Amino acid sequence: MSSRGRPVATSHAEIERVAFRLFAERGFDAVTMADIAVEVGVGRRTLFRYFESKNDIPWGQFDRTLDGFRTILAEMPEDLPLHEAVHRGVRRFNEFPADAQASHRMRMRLILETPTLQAHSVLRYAEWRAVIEEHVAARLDLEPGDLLPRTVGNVALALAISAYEGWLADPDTDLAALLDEAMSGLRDYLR
Amino acid sequence: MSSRGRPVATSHAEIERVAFRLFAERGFDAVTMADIAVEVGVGRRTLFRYFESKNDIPWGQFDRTLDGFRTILAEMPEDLPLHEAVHRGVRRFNEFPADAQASHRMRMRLILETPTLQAHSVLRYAEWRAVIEEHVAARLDLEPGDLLPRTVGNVALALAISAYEGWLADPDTDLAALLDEAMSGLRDYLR
DNA sequence: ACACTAATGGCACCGAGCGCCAAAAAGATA
DNA sequence: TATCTTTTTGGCGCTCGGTGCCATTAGTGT
Repeated sequence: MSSRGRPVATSHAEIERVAFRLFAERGFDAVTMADIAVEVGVGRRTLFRYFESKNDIPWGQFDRTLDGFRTILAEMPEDLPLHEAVHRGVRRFNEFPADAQASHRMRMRLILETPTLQAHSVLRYAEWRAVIEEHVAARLDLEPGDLLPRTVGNVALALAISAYEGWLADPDTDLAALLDEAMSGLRDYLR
Repeated sequence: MSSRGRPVATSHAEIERVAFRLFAERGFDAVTMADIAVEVGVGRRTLFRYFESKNDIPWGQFDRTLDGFRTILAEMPEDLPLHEAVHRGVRRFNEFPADAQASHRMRMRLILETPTLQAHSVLRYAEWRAVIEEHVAARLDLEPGDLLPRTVGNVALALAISAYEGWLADPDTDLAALLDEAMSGLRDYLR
């Protein structure tokens, strides 16, 4: 019932592993899809069936984590102030088990420090922001397209990126602490 | 002294005009650089000497406006609270004479609603954010790379984009008013 | 007329990405 | 065992953005 037809030749995970290795060795821009294909042992054409674009490889299965984010926000206590709920949600979303830290740092370094990827990532961020917008809109009885939900989504992303940049700059810092610091810095600044 | 050698065949302004017309007619992605070259009456190769990339055409001479932005911020009264100075600076930077509104709206619509350009624009935004970061760092006696200046830069951009999106959605609104509204919305939200 | 200079634009090339389609490799069926 | 069905693979050829190279062009200055 399940597996008919020709078996798959590779997997998202394998491609990701190989690609990350090559990116680390030569830099993102110097690695071609053909290079990756050879190294994986698969046709170039096939790579494009696993990842829409070369830029999407570093993002992996990001879209599937967004459902988790939605759940996190939905389960926040109702009596929490909205900004606190969103902030804690963002913090939770960016928690990773200790053994995943190293690879997560590598992935984020690639995404945040490669200009090509910085640009492409906006499209991914948009989906993440939409999750926040929808949550804020629902709690305030507004539409997701309204100014305030939009603003909150954009600002939440601004804080997250600021924290991530700090985290990448100094390996000894804690991402959650930086998120808190960015938030409290902003509040003081606006006072 | 001044003009030796073969005279130029076109100008940034002319290319921009032609390109915008074609973008409006067929959509950004459906217009190739070859199309623009033909319409301008110039070689394709020459286009790339005037604009680094197709994505840069809608941004025009943006980098040259950044000096103006720097000046605007530098000339803000010292006794103004920093967040107020930055906010007013952003508002001033986005003031356009009445007769330029229509074309500015068109440009921003292109930039903010075309996915390809949304992505590319991050790189332009980075230069804009850097102006704010430097100003904030200078006033607070910090480094531009420090968390707070970074955060302020990112948040200022977040507010500006939110306002622009609202402005594009409703042609009757005033951009300056939307910037104010986004800012006050954020302050209330964080309270 | 001749040298000099700077922009032009043609050519060939690379890499991402896509449509198309024949071939491969399995399970199902007889 | 042989054939049918299903699904993935991967090769081919194309478009388009972008770049390096270089001869050509169209001016200015002497």
